[in-house]
Amino acid sequence: MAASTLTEVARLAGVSPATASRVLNGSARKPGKDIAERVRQAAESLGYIPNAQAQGLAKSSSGLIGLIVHDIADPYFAAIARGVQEAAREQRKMVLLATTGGGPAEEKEAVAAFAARRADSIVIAGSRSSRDEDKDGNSELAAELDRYCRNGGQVAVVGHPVVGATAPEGYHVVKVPNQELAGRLATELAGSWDGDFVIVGGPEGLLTSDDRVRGFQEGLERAGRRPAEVLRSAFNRSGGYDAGLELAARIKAARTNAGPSGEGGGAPKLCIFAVNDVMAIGAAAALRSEGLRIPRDAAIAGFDDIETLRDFRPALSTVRLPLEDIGRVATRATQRRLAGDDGDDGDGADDASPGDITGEVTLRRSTEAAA
Amino acid sequence: MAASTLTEVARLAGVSPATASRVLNGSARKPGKDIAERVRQAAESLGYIPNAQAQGLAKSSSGLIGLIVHDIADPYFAAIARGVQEAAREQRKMVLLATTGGGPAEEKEAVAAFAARRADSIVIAGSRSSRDEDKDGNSELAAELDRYCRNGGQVAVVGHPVVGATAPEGYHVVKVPNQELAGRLATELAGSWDGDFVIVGGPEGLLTSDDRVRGFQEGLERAGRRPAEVLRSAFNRSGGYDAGLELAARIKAARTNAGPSGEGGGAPKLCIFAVNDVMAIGAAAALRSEGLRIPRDAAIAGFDDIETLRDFRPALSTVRLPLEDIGRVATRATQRRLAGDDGDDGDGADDASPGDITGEVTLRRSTEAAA
DNA sequence: CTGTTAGCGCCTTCAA
DNA sequence: TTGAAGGCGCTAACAG
Repeated sequence: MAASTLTEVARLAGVSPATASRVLNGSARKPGKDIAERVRQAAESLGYIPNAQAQGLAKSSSGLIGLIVHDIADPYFAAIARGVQEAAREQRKMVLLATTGGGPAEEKEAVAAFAARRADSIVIAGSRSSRDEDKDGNSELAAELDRYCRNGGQVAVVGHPVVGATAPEGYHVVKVPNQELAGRLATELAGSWDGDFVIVGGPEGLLTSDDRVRGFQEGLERAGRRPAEVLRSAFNRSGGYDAGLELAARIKAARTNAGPSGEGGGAPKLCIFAVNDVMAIGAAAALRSEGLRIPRDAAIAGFDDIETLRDFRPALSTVRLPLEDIGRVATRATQRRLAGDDGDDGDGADDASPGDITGEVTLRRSTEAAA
Repeated sequence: MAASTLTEVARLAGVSPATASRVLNGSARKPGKDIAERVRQAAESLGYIPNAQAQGLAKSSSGLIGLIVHDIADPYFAAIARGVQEAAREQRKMVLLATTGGGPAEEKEAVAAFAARRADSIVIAGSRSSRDEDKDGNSELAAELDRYCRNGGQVAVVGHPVVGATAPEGYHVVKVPNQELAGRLATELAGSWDGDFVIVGGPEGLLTSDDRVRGFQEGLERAGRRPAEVLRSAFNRSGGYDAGLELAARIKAARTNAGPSGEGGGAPKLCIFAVNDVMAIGAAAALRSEGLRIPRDAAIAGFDDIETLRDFRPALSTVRLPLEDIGRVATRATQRRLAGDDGDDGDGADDASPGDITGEVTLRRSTEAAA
């Protein structure tokens, strides 16, 4: 027993399907009051639910927004997803979720699947990669996106444009000032921290990570500090943990060496900048497991200001990113511009309200200099 | 310029649409090798992507799984969502996401929206409520689910059945042994903790919270302890924080009172059981803000074992729930049973592999008795 | 094995 | 304002 159809409703109400359609779904034209009521009653009594697939087929638009993330359980993506979800609700659309683990190949699959479902727009979150091994994946993804846009789809990418994508229209990039913010973080830290800096970064080629590393180095330079050494590991907690172990070993070694010859009580203390909060937490856990304390033995800072991590002690210095807003802005960017918009700079790929996204350096206990 | 259609592909390949369909999409019947290749080439060169809406219309099944959560940014739901996502991928389906904030009215909306999209199945996560104010909402939700199931839909609810739902078929409940596990937690804690217990619960009527409260009390009773007082507040971090402030005040008051008359060094220490991890973290933050330390001044335990919170210090005693599995199991339960299944106990609403979901009491530092 | 013929449920011209 | 007719893109019965 399948769901009842518009035709059945119409028949029960004694009108034509066309009329029933007009009253039940928003049409420009308004049927007579009396007839409208009859139709509504019929629909109600049959428990009629319009078939969105059929509607979509007829109108060739689905009311769907596709969201692509690496991993929905990652709080970073979960926060963005919340923003997307909210914006979707404003637009009275539903969100289709795809998680890809970060590979361009899977992202391409997801885009194709969304295209198949005729999603009105697609939001891609998660760092782009410029690594060699992803080169082919990237260009396939770019091609898929191009096609999708050419067919009228709207795309918003968070962070960086997909490498190689050149869609003429409907392709938006929500820029996140990772580099600038990391720079600010560095200069602020440099103001209160005398020791050396070390950066715990993700794999080289992960654009978000690279931006933050670069920005941090620039900030150090502006502050007249020497560049930080960069340790590379996985872009997640366990990567941070690994790097933390390595650093703990160094710190302990330096301490015992400096003990005898030390000038004033020990080696200069290290300030660790992990390119995201989750890595920072991992690094902190590693230090702790090695008997080191923060900020007594080393300072540590992260990036993102993940909400769930705010109760972590010592409170983590970080850069607050308005993750939810980012999701919202990206989603809104894909809403087709209405007439009268001051446009397009002509060259295609337009930025979504540039300048909208901004962050805030947030210094907390984990980087306090006090011995 | 819309996407190209199967008809166009067929024409380019010089075959009928039916044939093209057979080669491009899995059909039982296999076209000739040569013709198949031609079709594939045509499809490739046109960048053909099948229109899932049209396919769905024709086959009356959409390849969609609807997921309903309170809030996708809540790590509890995010973890479940990951499991759902994985199971969906196994079934080669996509997941449609709806977040409702927990109200039955919005959940009903979501179910209707999923029904409109002809989702093959729906997974509902998030605690059910039996509060009076939700009574109407619950019965409307139940009616909507009933209808959805009668039309052939599959539903899985995590935790408790929707109050009042009586769908004869396709309605599954993934039971989570909250009560039993809370009981085990209580008895284990009672073994190492001499002081009194207090429960920080969610609003009365939230079934998950109620189960955990009840189970914990039973566990205490089994251990020969007197029942714990129950504080009610919001089922989230801020609720935990509020309760924590209240408790901190009491603890401090008791301490100053007991000081003079104390037998052995102070009032008996309190062990706080918050019905979920996020509340526990909130409560811990409140205690800390009042200058109290854990577990020195009070012990605290949570429930869920949220991954992101595992690095919290002192490490939180809790009950590990296999959230991801729960999502997976729920999703799989909605997969229509194939012939030859040992069935149905006849009365309809069947449980999804009962006994599959189990948890594990995990005692950590936050409840260590050592002064 | 292939092509033809009907729909799936709805929306949207067009006439009435 | 209302109804009739055609089509959205695809699949599932048939026929050849």
